[in-house]
Amino acid sequence: MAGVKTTRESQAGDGFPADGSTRSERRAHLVALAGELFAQKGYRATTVREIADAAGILSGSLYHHFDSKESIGDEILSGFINEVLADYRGAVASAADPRAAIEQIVRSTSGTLARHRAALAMLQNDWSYFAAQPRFAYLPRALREIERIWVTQLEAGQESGLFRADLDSKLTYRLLRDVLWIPEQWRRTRGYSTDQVVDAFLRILFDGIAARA
Amino acid sequence: MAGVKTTRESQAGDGFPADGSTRSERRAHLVALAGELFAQKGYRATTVREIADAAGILSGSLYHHFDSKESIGDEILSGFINEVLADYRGAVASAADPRAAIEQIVRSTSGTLARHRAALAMLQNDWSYFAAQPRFAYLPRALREIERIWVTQLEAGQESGLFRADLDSKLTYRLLRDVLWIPEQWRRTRGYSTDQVVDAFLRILFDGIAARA
Amino acid sequence: MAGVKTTRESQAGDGFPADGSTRSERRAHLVALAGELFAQKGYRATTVREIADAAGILSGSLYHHFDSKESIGDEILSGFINEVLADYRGAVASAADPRAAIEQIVRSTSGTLARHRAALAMLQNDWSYFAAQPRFAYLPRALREIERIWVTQLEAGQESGLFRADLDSKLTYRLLRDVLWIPEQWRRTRGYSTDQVVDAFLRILFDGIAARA
Amino acid sequence: MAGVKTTRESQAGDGFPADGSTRSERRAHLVALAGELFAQKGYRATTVREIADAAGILSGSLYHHFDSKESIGDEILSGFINEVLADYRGAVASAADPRAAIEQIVRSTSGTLARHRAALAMLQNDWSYFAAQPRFAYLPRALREIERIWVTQLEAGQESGLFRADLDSKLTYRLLRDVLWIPEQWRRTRGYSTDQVVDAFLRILFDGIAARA
DNA sequence: TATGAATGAGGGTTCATTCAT
DNA sequence: CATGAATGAACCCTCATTCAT
Repeated sequence: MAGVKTTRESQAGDGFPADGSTRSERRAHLVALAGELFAQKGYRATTVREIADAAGILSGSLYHHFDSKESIGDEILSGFINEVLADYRGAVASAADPRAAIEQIVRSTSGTLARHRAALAMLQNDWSYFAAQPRFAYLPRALREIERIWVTQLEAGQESGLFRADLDSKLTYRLLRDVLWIPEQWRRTRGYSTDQVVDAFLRILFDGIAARA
Repeated sequence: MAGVKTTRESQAGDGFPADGSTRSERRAHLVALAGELFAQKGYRATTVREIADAAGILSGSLYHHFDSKESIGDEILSGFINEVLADYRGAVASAADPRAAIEQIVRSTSGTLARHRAALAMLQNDWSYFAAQPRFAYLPRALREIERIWVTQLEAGQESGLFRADLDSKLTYRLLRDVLWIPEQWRRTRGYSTDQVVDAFLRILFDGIAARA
Repeated sequence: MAGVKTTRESQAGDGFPADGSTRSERRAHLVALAGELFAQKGYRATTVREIADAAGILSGSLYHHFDSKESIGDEILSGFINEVLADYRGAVASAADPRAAIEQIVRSTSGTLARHRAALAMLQNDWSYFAAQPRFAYLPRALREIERIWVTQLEAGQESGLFRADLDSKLTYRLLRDVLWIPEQWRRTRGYSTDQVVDAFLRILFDGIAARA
Repeated sequence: MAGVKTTRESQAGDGFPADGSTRSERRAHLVALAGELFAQKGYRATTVREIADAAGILSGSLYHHFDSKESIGDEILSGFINEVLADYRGAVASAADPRAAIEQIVRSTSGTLARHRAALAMLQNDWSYFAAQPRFAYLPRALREIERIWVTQLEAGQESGLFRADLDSKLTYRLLRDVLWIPEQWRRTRGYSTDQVVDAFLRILFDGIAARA
């Protein structure tokens, strides 16, 4: 998916020591640098020159590592999306009931989100761009699957009496997903641990902010 | 704030009927067109040539109406922000208690948001750009005021026993504002009236999604 | 020469009162305004919009008075050049000897220059532009005549023993003409009357700055 | 001063022979080309495309070497101005008396002027532009220093009896500087050696054109 | 691997000019 | 006469990308 430039790494019998380091380490470093910049300034607003500057090389030299700027974006985004989908599928597969599934989704996703801040920021800042690009067609697809999972769980929870029946499941999903994905909070909310944030979110989600009568 | 090109419209005693039509109507039309494009593709990704094309004129002709692309953006954004701030201040001034204030904020804001979909989308898509631009320094300022209002209301509500005391006000605010501002839902959520959406949101906000014991 | 827009002024029997005022006065006013701006910022650097602004009308309205920006420039420049040529020819025709001719040239030219500051500044600031433009081909031509007159007078003065014989006439001319035409001095030299400036120049010219042995 | 693009040329220990060639030679070549065009057509009237065309590259490629058109202008102008100021200061420092100082200024400046024809032409053609631009604020400053030096020397010469006491020093300066700086003569005066021109100028300057009684 | 020069398409903007009203 | 909307060509500059060295 990520359009990596032909990496001969650990190809059998090619005479290279499969130390698995230099080449891919350098790559990973560059991707991380790029991701940081993408997150800060947006994918489109970040120039390859800026990425190269951050790496201490010239912009042309980046093309020894990547086909294109798109490739770097793809690498960051597809890695993230795959992990999120795995989270969701895993949560649904292992949870005892819809409430447990949702709680598990939120908890596991929160960690994934934290590990992929850059991807999240990129999606938020430049979604319209990625959504229109053929190469990133997997993004809207993934989002549709995520919606399907949420709605399924919400409706199952309503049927089994776990959730209030007066909530529209699609509407509820939209609200929840959006909240969950807002990247700013996961970064800027200094002074709060991830667990604190997740707990706060779950409390509001399940119980609302109103004091009980 | 919006850097409008000096329009002598309805200058006293100039012999023109102040029918307030042609000139400002054309302007408004162009702003609306631009806003639509900005919302769809992002502010940065939209070229002035695209705006001009949509209006059926040449790109240079836009500069008869506006100083710059930035001016168009400013016009859209400042109009929105001012209305939102008015909503917030009005809600706080007129509400009987914090819960009423928040409900009033959500209800009035929802209409404002719907009327300013473009501005909302722009802020979401290109926040990092606007936030860094001197001309748009009023945006971060406005956001800080909005946060102050939410937090103040939330904490007042907690002290008076209206809201659960175990919620962190800043964290709660971040979650709520982000949900409230997600522009997609206000546009794409076809088949739901604005009131339905607002009600759904308020229900989740105050009561959560869990069924009551 | 000046490419004036068909002015019906005082055309016999056209039914217009030949009051010789409104129309041509307005024109002259506009030309003066434009000249002022041309002198301040250069011909090329001055936009027709700026001229129109100074006149309190819109840029398009200027075209009711002039064919083009070039026409305005032409009007200013040709008026100046014609007067200068007349000065030179008159001085040569009426002077008793070359020294008198040159003194007369300097004295009369100084007044003409003062009255046409704008033209002078335009020539200085944008000579390369005008010189390359077919419409202004009369400018290089005029300059060539001016050089011919100077050189003729200088050489006549040398032959008759009035001027030092060891000076190269062409070289001397170049130096003198350039000094004489520098427009800045005629404007910025506050605190000095025109006569003072002219006298100072003539003294240096004829006697140099060295004290006599 | 010249806003050169960061060149790592001859960085210690980078393994490159500091032959100081390719990179800076290309730059210098481009600057020279641009200067030639600026001198011929004026700075403003010269487009970056024309410069690029003259260099046989595309306009965008110029930006590999320079930040902006302004940077090229700055490089040409500041190099010139610095050399001129050095000339003036050196002449004053080393000369025995004011007459020697002025002679030395004229002689050394003439060479500098010849080497910087482009800069001189630019200043003449587009002074009003440069003078108004913040980046070129050093130009008016330099001119003020030059005036100060001239006036100081002229007045000192008058007090010591070397120069005629009846000349106004400021007025004399204006005349002299302008003559000295007229670029046309240094270029168009074919058939004369620089020394010839300088000598002619000094002779007129010190002794005038009138034959001695 | 990296450099550095160059490409080429496109970006926002300016401005003299035209013309229906 | 003046307006004001529009033209169209040109301007300076940006940036992802290529490629010989």
